[in-house]
Amino acid sequence: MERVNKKAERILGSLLEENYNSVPFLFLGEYLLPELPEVETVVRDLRPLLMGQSIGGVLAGKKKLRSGKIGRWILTLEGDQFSAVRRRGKWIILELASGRCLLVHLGMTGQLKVMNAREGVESHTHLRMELAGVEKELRYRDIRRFGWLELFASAEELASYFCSMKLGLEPWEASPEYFQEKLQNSQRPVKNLLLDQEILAGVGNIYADESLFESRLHPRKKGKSLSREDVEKLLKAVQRVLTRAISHRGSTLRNYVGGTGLKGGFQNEFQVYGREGEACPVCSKAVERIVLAGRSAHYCPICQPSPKGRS
DNA sequence: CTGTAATCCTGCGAGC
DNA sequence: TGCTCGCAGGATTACA
Repeated sequence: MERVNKKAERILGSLLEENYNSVPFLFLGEYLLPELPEVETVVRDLRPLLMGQSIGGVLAGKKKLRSGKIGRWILTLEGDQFSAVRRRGKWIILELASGRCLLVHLGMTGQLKVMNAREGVESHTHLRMELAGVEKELRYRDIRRFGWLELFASAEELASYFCSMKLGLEPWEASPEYFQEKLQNSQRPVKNLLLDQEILAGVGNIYADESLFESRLHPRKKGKSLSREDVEKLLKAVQRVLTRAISHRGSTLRNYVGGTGLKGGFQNEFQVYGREGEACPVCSKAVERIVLAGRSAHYCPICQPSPKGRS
Protein backbone atom coordinates (compact mmCIF):
# COMPACT_ATOMS: atom_id res chain seq x y z
CA MET A 1 0.00 0.00 0.00
CA GLU A 2 2.81 2.30 0.96
CA ARG A 3 4.51 1.63 -2.35
CA VAL A 4 1.34 2.15 -4.32
CA ASN A 5 0.82 5.53 -2.71
CA LYS A 6 4.36 6.60 -3.44
CA LYS A 7 4.02 5.71 -7.06
CA ALA A 8 0.68 7.45 -7.24
CA GLU A 9 2.19 10.53 -5.71
CA ARG A 10 4.87 10.56 -8.33
CA ILE A 11 2.27 10.26 -11.05
CA LEU A 12 0.13 13.00 -9.58
CA GLY A 13 3.31 15.02 -9.47
CA SER A 14 2.96 18.73 -9.06
CA LEU A 15 -0.78 18.46 -8.53
CA LEU A 16 -0.14 17.55 -4.93
CA GLU A 17 2.19 20.42 -4.29
CA GLU A 18 0.96 22.76 -1.61
CA ASN A 19 1.44 25.88 -3.65
CA TYR A 20 -0.75 24.79 -6.48
CA ASN A 21 -3.63 26.99 -5.53
CA SER A 22 -1.64 30.05 -4.65
CA VAL A 23 -0.24 30.31 -8.15
CA PRO A 24 -2.29 32.69 -10.31
CA PHE A 25 -4.36 30.42 -12.48
CA LEU A 26 -3.47 32.02 -15.77
CA PHE A 27 0.15 31.29 -15.09
CA LEU A 28 -0.80 27.80 -14.07
CA GLY A 29 -2.71 27.10 -17.23
CA GLU A 30 -0.44 28.82 -19.63
CA TYR A 31 2.86 27.38 -18.52
CA LEU A 32 2.32 24.34 -16.39
CA LEU A 33 -0.70 22.43 -17.49
CA PRO A 34 -2.19 23.43 -20.83
CA GLU A 35 -4.05 20.19 -21.26
CA LEU A 36 -7.16 18.59 -22.47
CA PRO A 37 -8.68 21.87 -23.43
CA GLU A 38 -12.35 21.45 -22.57
CA VAL A 39 -11.66 20.05 -19.13
CA GLU A 40 -9.01 22.64 -18.46
CA THR A 41 -11.46 25.36 -19.46
CA VAL A 42 -14.12 24.00 -17.11
CA VAL A 43 -11.59 23.84 -14.30
CA ARG A 44 -10.40 27.39 -14.90
CA ASP A 45 -13.97 28.66 -15.02
CA LEU A 46 -15.05 26.79 -11.92
CA ARG A 47 -12.03 27.53 -9.75
CA PRO A 48 -12.84 31.13 -8.85
CA LEU A 49 -16.55 30.36 -8.61
CA LEU A 50 -16.22 27.41 -6.26
CA MET A 51 -13.17 28.14 -4.12
CA GLY A 52 -14.19 28.68 -0.53
CA GLN A 53 -17.90 28.17 -1.24
CA SER A 54 -19.93 26.02 1.11
CA ILE A 55 -22.26 23.37 -0.20
CA GLY A 56 -25.90 23.79 0.67
CA GLY A 57 -28.59 21.38 -0.43
CA VAL A 58 -27.74 18.57 -2.83
CA LEU A 59 -30.15 16.96 -5.29
CA ALA A 60 -29.26 13.93 -7.39
CA GLY A 61 -31.12 12.21 -10.22
CA LYS A 62 -31.80 8.49 -10.27
CA LYS A 63 -30.41 7.54 -13.64
CA LYS A 64 -27.23 5.58 -14.05
CA LEU A 65 -24.02 7.20 -15.20
CA ARG A 66 -21.06 5.09 -16.27
CA SER A 67 -20.03 5.08 -12.61
CA GLY A 68 -23.49 3.82 -11.67
CA LYS A 69 -26.35 5.51 -9.89
CA ILE A 70 -25.37 8.49 -7.75
CA GLY A 71 -25.42 7.07 -4.23
CA ARG A 72 -26.62 8.58 -0.99
CA TRP A 73 -23.02 9.49 -0.25
CA ILE A 74 -23.72 12.61 -2.23
CA LEU A 75 -25.76 13.96 0.69
CA THR A 76 -22.70 13.85 2.93
CA LEU A 77 -21.30 16.70 0.86
CA GLU A 78 -23.79 19.12 2.39
CA GLY A 79 -21.97 21.55 4.64
CA ASP A 80 -18.55 20.78 3.18
CA GLN A 81 -16.56 23.44 1.38
CA PHE A 82 -14.65 23.53 -1.90
CA SER A 83 -10.96 23.92 -1.25
CA ALA A 84 -9.44 23.24 -4.67
CA VAL A 85 -10.45 22.61 -8.28
CA ARG A 86 -7.96 20.61 -10.30
CA ARG A 87 -7.61 18.65 -13.50
CA ARG A 88 -5.76 15.42 -14.23
CA GLY A 89 -6.01 14.18 -17.82
CA LYS A 90 -9.71 14.41 -18.62
CA TRP A 91 -10.66 14.11 -14.96
CA ILE A 92 -11.94 17.02 -12.88
CA ILE A 93 -11.12 16.93 -9.18
CA LEU A 94 -13.20 18.96 -6.73
CA GLU A 95 -11.30 18.92 -3.48
CA LEU A 96 -13.19 19.60 -0.26
CA ALA A 97 -12.20 21.10 3.07
CA SER A 98 -12.87 17.74 4.71
CA GLY A 99 -10.05 16.33 2.58
CA ARG A 100 -12.42 14.35 0.41
CA CYS A 101 -12.24 14.57 -3.38
CA LEU A 102 -15.13 14.48 -5.79
CA LEU A 103 -13.96 13.02 -9.09
CA VAL A 104 -15.83 13.99 -12.26
CA HIS A 105 -15.44 12.81 -15.85
CA LEU A 106 -17.49 14.51 -18.55
CA GLY A 107 -17.55 11.56 -20.93
CA MET A 108 -18.83 12.74 -24.31
CA THR A 109 -21.63 15.11 -23.35
CA GLY A 110 -21.00 16.07 -19.73
CA GLN A 111 -21.39 19.64 -18.52
CA LEU A 112 -20.32 20.92 -15.12
CA LYS A 113 -21.34 24.50 -14.62
CA VAL A 114 -22.24 27.08 -12.04
CA MET A 115 -25.61 28.62 -12.76
CA ASN A 116 -28.05 30.96 -11.16
CA ALA A 117 -30.10 28.95 -8.71
CA ARG A 118 -33.26 30.39 -10.23
CA GLU A 119 -32.39 29.37 -13.75
CA GLY A 120 -34.58 26.63 -15.17
CA VAL A 121 -33.21 23.13 -14.80
CA GLU A 122 -32.34 21.65 -18.18
CA SER A 123 -33.22 18.09 -19.09
CA HIS A 124 -30.50 15.52 -18.37
CA THR A 125 -29.37 17.39 -15.28
CA HIS A 126 -28.23 14.68 -12.87
CA LEU A 127 -26.83 16.65 -9.99
CA ARG A 128 -27.48 20.03 -8.39
CA MET A 129 -25.36 21.38 -5.56
CA GLU A 130 -26.44 24.60 -3.97
CA LEU A 131 -23.67 27.09 -3.20
CA ALA A 132 -24.69 28.40 0.19
CA GLY A 133 -25.54 32.09 0.38
CA VAL A 134 -24.88 33.13 -3.21
CA GLU A 135 -28.04 31.93 -4.97
CA LYS A 136 -25.99 29.78 -7.29
CA GLU A 137 -25.80 26.09 -8.06
CA LEU A 138 -23.19 23.75 -9.42
CA ARG A 139 -24.97 21.52 -11.90
CA TYR A 140 -23.88 18.34 -13.64
CA ARG A 141 -25.67 17.65 -16.90
CA ASP A 142 -24.93 14.74 -19.21
CA ILE A 143 -27.14 13.79 -22.13
CA ARG A 144 -25.57 10.46 -23.02
CA ARG A 145 -24.57 9.62 -19.44
CA PHE A 146 -21.10 8.37 -20.29
CA GLY A 147 -19.77 10.53 -17.48
CA TRP A 148 -18.42 9.54 -14.09
CA LEU A 149 -19.01 10.83 -10.54
CA GLU A 150 -17.18 9.33 -7.60
CA LEU A 151 -16.20 10.42 -4.10
CA PHE A 152 -12.82 9.63 -2.56
CA ALA A 153 -12.06 9.88 1.14
CA SER A 154 -8.74 11.64 0.56
CA ALA A 155 -6.31 12.91 -2.07
CA GLU A 156 -4.17 9.85 -1.37
CA GLU A 157 -6.99 7.46 -2.19
CA LEU A 158 -7.67 9.35 -5.37
CA ALA A 159 -3.98 9.21 -6.24
CA SER A 160 -4.07 5.43 -5.75
CA TYR A 161 -7.04 5.25 -8.06
CA PHE A 162 -5.19 7.13 -10.79
CA CYS A 163 -2.31 4.79 -10.20
CA SER A 164 -4.48 1.70 -10.59
CA MET A 165 -5.86 2.97 -13.89
CA LYS A 166 -2.24 3.59 -14.96
CA LEU A 167 -3.06 7.10 -16.11
CA GLY A 168 -0.15 8.43 -18.16
CA LEU A 169 1.71 11.71 -17.88
CA GLU A 170 0.24 15.09 -18.65
CA PRO A 171 1.39 15.96 -22.20
CA TRP A 172 3.25 18.95 -20.84
CA GLU A 173 5.16 16.91 -18.30
CA ALA A 174 6.20 14.18 -20.72
CA SER A 175 9.75 14.31 -22.03
CA PRO A 176 10.65 13.22 -25.55
CA GLU A 177 12.49 10.29 -23.92
CA TYR A 178 9.37 9.19 -22.07
CA PHE A 179 7.24 9.51 -25.19
CA GLN A 180 9.72 7.67 -27.35
CA GLU A 181 10.01 4.86 -24.84
CA LYS A 182 6.24 4.39 -25.00
CA LEU A 183 6.08 4.47 -28.80
CA GLN A 184 9.25 2.88 -30.08
CA ASN A 185 8.37 -0.75 -29.39
CA SER A 186 4.75 -0.58 -30.44
CA GLN A 187 3.20 -1.95 -33.57
CA ARG A 188 0.05 0.00 -32.89
CA PRO A 189 -1.00 2.91 -35.12
CA VAL A 190 0.25 6.22 -33.77
CA LYS A 191 -3.33 7.52 -33.65
CA ASN A 192 -4.26 4.74 -31.22
CA LEU A 193 -1.18 5.48 -29.14
CA LEU A 194 -2.22 9.13 -28.86
CA LEU A 195 -5.68 8.11 -27.66
CA ASP A 196 -4.18 5.73 -25.08
CA GLN A 197 -4.61 7.47 -21.71
CA GLU A 198 -1.87 5.30 -20.22
CA ILE A 199 0.69 7.10 -22.37
CA LEU A 200 -0.43 10.72 -22.41
CA ALA A 201 -3.41 11.70 -20.29
CA GLY A 202 -5.97 13.98 -21.85
CA VAL A 203 -5.57 13.65 -25.63
CA GLY A 204 -8.85 12.81 -27.34
CA ASN A 205 -10.01 12.24 -30.88
CA ILE A 206 -10.01 15.86 -32.04
CA TYR A 207 -6.59 16.76 -30.73
CA ALA A 208 -5.02 13.47 -31.82
CA ASP A 209 -6.05 14.17 -35.42
CA GLU A 210 -5.02 17.82 -35.27
CA SER A 211 -1.64 16.93 -33.73
CA LEU A 212 -0.95 14.29 -36.34
CA PHE A 213 -1.73 16.77 -39.09
CA GLU A 214 0.47 19.39 -37.50
CA SER A 215 3.34 16.91 -37.36
CA ARG A 216 2.52 15.60 -40.85
CA LEU A 217 2.28 11.99 -39.69
CA HIS A 218 -0.23 9.51 -41.08
CA PRO A 219 -2.51 8.24 -38.31
CA ARG A 220 -1.86 4.63 -39.33
CA LYS A 221 1.91 4.86 -38.98
CA LYS A 222 3.18 2.35 -36.43
CA GLY A 223 4.75 3.61 -33.24
CA LYS A 224 8.01 1.78 -33.90
CA SER A 225 8.31 3.25 -37.38
CA LEU A 226 8.62 6.76 -35.97
CA SER A 227 12.07 8.30 -35.92
CA ARG A 228 13.35 10.14 -32.90
CA GLU A 229 12.69 13.31 -34.88
CA ASP A 230 9.09 12.26 -35.56
CA VAL A 231 8.50 11.54 -31.89
CA GLU A 232 9.77 14.94 -30.82
CA LYS A 233 7.82 16.66 -33.56
CA LEU A 234 4.65 14.86 -32.50
CA LEU A 235 5.02 15.62 -28.81
CA LYS A 236 5.62 19.28 -29.56
CA ALA A 237 2.62 19.30 -31.91
CA VAL A 238 0.39 17.79 -29.20
CA GLN A 239 1.52 20.44 -26.74
CA ARG A 240 1.08 23.27 -29.23
CA VAL A 241 -2.35 22.11 -30.40
CA LEU A 242 -3.60 21.71 -26.84
CA THR A 243 -2.27 25.10 -25.83
CA ARG A 244 -3.90 26.76 -28.80
CA ALA A 245 -7.17 24.96 -28.11
CA ILE A 246 -7.15 26.08 -24.49
CA SER A 247 -6.68 29.67 -25.58
CA HIS A 248 -9.89 29.23 -27.61
CA ARG A 249 -11.67 27.66 -24.61
CA GLY A 250 -11.75 24.22 -26.24
CA SER A 251 -14.02 22.95 -29.02
CA THR A 252 -17.80 22.86 -29.01
CA LEU A 253 -19.18 20.34 -31.48
CA ARG A 254 -22.59 19.92 -29.90
CA ASN A 255 -22.92 19.92 -26.16
CA TYR A 256 -19.70 21.09 -24.63
CA VAL A 257 -19.73 24.27 -22.56
CA GLY A 258 -17.26 25.61 -20.01
CA GLY A 259 -17.89 26.03 -16.31
CA THR A 260 -19.88 29.21 -16.90
CA GLY A 261 -21.93 27.83 -19.76
CA LEU A 262 -19.83 29.50 -22.47
CA LYS A 263 -19.09 27.50 -25.61
CA GLY A 264 -15.61 26.87 -26.95
CA GLY A 265 -14.26 28.33 -30.19
CA PHE A 266 -11.50 26.00 -31.35
CA GLN A 267 -13.89 24.13 -33.67
CA ASN A 268 -13.39 27.04 -36.06
CA GLU A 269 -9.67 26.35 -36.14
CA PHE A 270 -9.78 22.67 -37.09
CA GLN A 271 -7.41 21.83 -39.92
CA VAL A 272 -8.61 18.29 -40.59
CA TYR A 273 -10.94 17.10 -37.83
CA GLY A 274 -14.51 16.72 -39.08
CA ARG A 275 -13.51 18.07 -42.48
CA GLU A 276 -13.72 14.97 -44.66
CA GLY A 277 -13.91 15.96 -48.31
CA GLU A 278 -12.91 19.56 -47.66
CA ALA A 279 -9.66 21.04 -48.95
CA CYS A 280 -6.52 20.58 -46.89
CA PRO A 281 -5.53 24.05 -45.66
CA VAL A 282 -1.95 23.40 -46.82
CA CYS A 283 -2.17 21.59 -50.17
CA SER A 284 -5.90 21.75 -50.99
CA LYS A 285 -6.22 18.01 -51.48
CA ALA A 286 -9.46 16.60 -50.04
CA VAL A 287 -9.19 15.53 -46.40
CA GLU A 288 -9.86 11.82 -45.92
CA ARG A 289 -11.42 9.83 -43.11
CA ILE A 290 -10.60 6.30 -41.98
CA VAL A 291 -11.61 4.36 -38.89
CA LEU A 292 -8.97 3.46 -36.30
CA ALA A 293 -9.59 2.16 -32.80
CA GLY A 294 -13.28 2.45 -33.60
CA ARG A 295 -12.99 6.20 -34.05
CA SER A 296 -12.82 8.47 -37.07
CA ALA A 297 -9.35 9.59 -38.06
CA HIS A 298 -9.09 12.61 -40.37
CA TYR A 299 -5.96 13.36 -42.35
CA CYS A 300 -4.57 14.82 -45.56
CA PRO A 301 -3.36 12.07 -47.92
CA ILE A 302 -0.68 14.37 -49.37
CA CYS A 303 0.65 16.11 -46.27
CA GLN A 304 0.46 12.92 -44.20
CA PRO A 305 1.65 10.21 -46.62
CA SER A 306 0.50 6.69 -45.99
CA PRO A 307 3.10 4.35 -44.49
CA LYS A 308 2.01 1.62 -46.90
CA GLY A 309 2.31 3.79 -49.95
CA ARG A 310 -1.42 3.99 -50.45
CA SER A 311 -3.87 6.45 -49.04
C1' DC B 1 0.26 -8.20 -27.45
C1' DT B 2 -2.74 -6.76 -31.50
C1' DG B 3 -7.16 -5.16 -33.62
C1' DT B 4 -12.24 -5.17 -34.02
C1' DA B 5 -16.80 -4.72 -32.63
C1' DA B 6 -20.20 -4.18 -29.31
C1' DT B 7 -21.67 -1.76 -25.31
C1' DC B 8 -23.24 1.98 -22.30
C1' DC B 9 -26.84 6.39 -23.97
C1' DT B 10 -29.40 10.43 -26.51
C1' DG B 11 -29.85 13.56 -30.27
C1' DC B 12 -29.15 15.39 -34.71
C1' DG B 13 -28.63 15.84 -39.61
C1' DA B 14 -28.64 13.48 -44.13
C1' DG B 15 -31.11 11.05 -47.33
C1' DC B 16 -35.05 8.80 -48.95
C1' DT C 1 -43.33 15.46 -42.68
C1' DG C 2 -41.48 11.29 -40.98
C1' DC C 3 -38.73 7.43 -41.08
C1' DT C 4 -34.08 5.04 -40.82
C1' DC C 5 -29.20 5.29 -40.70
C1' DG C 6 -24.85 6.79 -39.28
C1' DC C 7 -22.37 9.36 -36.45
C1' DA C 8 -20.81 12.06 -32.22
C1' DG C 9 -15.24 15.45 -27.21
C1' DG C 10 -14.96 8.37 -24.03
C1' DA C 11 -13.66 4.11 -22.23
C1' DT C 12 -14.40 -0.75 -21.10
C1' DT C 13 -15.28 -5.45 -22.33
C1' DA C 14 -15.46 -9.64 -24.96
C1' DC C 15 -13.66 -12.02 -28.63
C1' DA C 16 -10.67 -13.38 -32.81
